[in-house]
Amino acid sequence: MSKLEKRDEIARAALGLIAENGFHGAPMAMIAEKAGVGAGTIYRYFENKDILINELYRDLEERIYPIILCGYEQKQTIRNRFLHMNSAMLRYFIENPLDFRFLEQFHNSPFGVAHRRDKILGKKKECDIFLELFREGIAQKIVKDLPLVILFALSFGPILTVTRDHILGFIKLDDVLIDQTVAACWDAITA
Amino acid sequence: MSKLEKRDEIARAALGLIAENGFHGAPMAMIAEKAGVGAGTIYRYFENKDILINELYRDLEERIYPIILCGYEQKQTIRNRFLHMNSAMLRYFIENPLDFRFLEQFHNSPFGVAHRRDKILGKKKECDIFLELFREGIAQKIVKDLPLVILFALSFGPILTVTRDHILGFIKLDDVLIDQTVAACWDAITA
Amino acid sequence: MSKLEKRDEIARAALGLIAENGFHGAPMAMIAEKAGVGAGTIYRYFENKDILINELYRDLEERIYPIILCGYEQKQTIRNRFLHMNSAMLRYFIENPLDFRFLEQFHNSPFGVAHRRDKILGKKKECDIFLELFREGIAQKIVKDLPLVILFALSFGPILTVTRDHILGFIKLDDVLIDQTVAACWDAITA
Amino acid sequence: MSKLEKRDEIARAALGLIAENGFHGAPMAMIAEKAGVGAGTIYRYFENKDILINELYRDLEERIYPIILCGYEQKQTIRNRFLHMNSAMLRYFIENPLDFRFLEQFHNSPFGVAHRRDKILGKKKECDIFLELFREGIAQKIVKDLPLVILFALSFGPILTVTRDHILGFIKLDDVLIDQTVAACWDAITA
DNA sequence: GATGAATGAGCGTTCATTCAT
DNA sequence: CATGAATGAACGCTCATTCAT
Repeated sequence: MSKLEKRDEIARAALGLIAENGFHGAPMAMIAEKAGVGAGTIYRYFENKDILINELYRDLEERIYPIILCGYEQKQTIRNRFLHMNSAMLRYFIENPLDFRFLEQFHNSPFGVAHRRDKILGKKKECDIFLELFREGIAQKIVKDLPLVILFALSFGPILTVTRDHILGFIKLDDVLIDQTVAACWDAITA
Repeated sequence: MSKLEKRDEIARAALGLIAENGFHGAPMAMIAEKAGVGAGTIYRYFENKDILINELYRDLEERIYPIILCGYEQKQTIRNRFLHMNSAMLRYFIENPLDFRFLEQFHNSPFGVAHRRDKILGKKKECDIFLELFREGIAQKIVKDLPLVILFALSFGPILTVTRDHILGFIKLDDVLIDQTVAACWDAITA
Repeated sequence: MSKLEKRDEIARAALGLIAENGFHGAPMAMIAEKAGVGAGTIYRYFENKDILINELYRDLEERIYPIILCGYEQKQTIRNRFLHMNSAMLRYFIENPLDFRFLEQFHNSPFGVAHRRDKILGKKKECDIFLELFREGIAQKIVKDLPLVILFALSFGPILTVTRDHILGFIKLDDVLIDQTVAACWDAITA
Repeated sequence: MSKLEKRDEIARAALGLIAENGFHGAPMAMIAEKAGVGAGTIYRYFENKDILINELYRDLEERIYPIILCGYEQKQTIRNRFLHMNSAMLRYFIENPLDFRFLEQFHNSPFGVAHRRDKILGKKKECDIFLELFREGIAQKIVKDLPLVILFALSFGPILTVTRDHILGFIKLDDVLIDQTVAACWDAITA
């Protein structure tokens, strides 16, 4: 097993356990066991548990980003671009429930809060496309003139909730429902 | 101090500490100290920490319901009833950030998952009013004909996200923004 | 067993193990076992291992001081006072080898260095009597006019070395030898 | 790099780290890094850490002896020979604080105790010159008729203490102070 | 022979829970 | 009943040592 493969094995084990059991339901020893390595080995790849978690998040962002943007075309209408991105995100979450659950754990923790703060205040690049889309929409009087934070909430809040319900088995989302849900988000931010 | 008062003192202390520091930032000893009781005393009122947390959640639900429904009038239009309830909820969360933070901690934890799993089996009463409202709206072709779970997500998802942003200081919600946000949720489920 | 007795039990166990095996030869679990308490119990009496060690040292100082000063009479000649204190110290060390070995461990560690620095720079009270004695001796031209640090070294250095040799069994110190050794130290600091 | 050079590189790295940080402040991996070799390589030259430390000590003794004896002349008076050796030792320690610090670490540890225990059984040669000097002095009624162990303590105890104070910066030893200190040691063993 | 990734026992410390007072 | 001292399993993490390359 190569160095990179082992790092990934550990990361995968950690993400899975954290997604299923939360941060304190995933002791380092358990992660090690699931990854098939010794407890001390983790520390060759991740300085400590906090750093492991943060790197897990970064990896995840990097994995998700291209997937969501795949097929995104600047020349499309704002509406189509919005629908594309939002449904891509919803689909990704549904297909990768562990990733989704990890993100939820992450956001609901000191890690996530710190990260979010950086994101909003420091305007991290990954939001740019959404921000840009919203701004463009506002300028064209297509999107409601509300603070970006609220437009975000209207767009993603339902996605998160609906994904959670899907994962928990409260509903079975199919292509039609996904499209309808995303379209409803569009209705929320437009008039 | 009566038996009930002491129970409430403990519950209040626990909820506050958990809301602020998370479940593992709230050791039983700390809860006891904040509540002004001995560490062992907690166990006379709550069998163990898990049960304490679950009872905290139940208490909270029971506390919130009447507040949200206060002023709710069946004779109002569906739209007005929706706006009333949804903004009442948003206002409650904003005014009681500890309650909100606790709810988030709870939902994002094995407790929350177990709780939700129970909920799906025996549909709990607390949703009835919302369900009824949605059903009525669908029947009148005012609300989109979508699964109730999705209508829920479109209505509450943004409320949760926006409240978090408000509590974390990313946005300052005033009456106008609250109304606009809730109205946008209405747009999402109607169109 | 009273609270104080238990604290002392732990302190005694810790001092013994540290004296015999050094700081890292005395894990908290071993101290707990020797003291007949649970591992966690130690932390009710001592915030952490560092603090435990520092309190052990303080206790020891407080224990030794009155013993050495017992019978000390200001009206005696400088020589007699010196012989009194120095031989009292030597006798104490010989009779309490664990205390002596602990002190050696302590002084030869970051703890001890920090403590010593405070002592010399901040002129902690416990040295006052020796300092005073030396100053008085210098003023009366009885003691050599050397820096106090060196007078200290000439007085105590041999005591430490000789105690070590005694404890290790290289020599059996009796009253005569003790007196001769201490007298030799006096010769070193006078002419 | 030859086999011997590499061994020395490791030994030098180990001695420096142990002198500065103590035994547990000098992990094998850190020693390896400082020595510019792989962690496993150390074990080709030293069976384990204990043996490494003991060999470090032996090396040091062998290095110090000829230096201290350099310039030692049998035909000199006992006093001059004593002053020569004792001040040579003090000067060596001051000029090689790492060596001194290592020796202190060593003596104050299970290693040192074990080493001393061996020493008592088969009187090691390195003391012979001092022993001889003392015996000669006693025979000539110049040196006090005390056990050799005590004469040792009176001679070296102050040297060790004074060196520690110098290294820690509590005093700045110059040539004059060195001579005075060593002369005071002579006074201690003569009178 | 040299390497350094892997190991896992062992460390200091925390905290839910118990039970003698 | 209420208490809080005592417990010990479990945690995150370190590091001497091994061994496949």
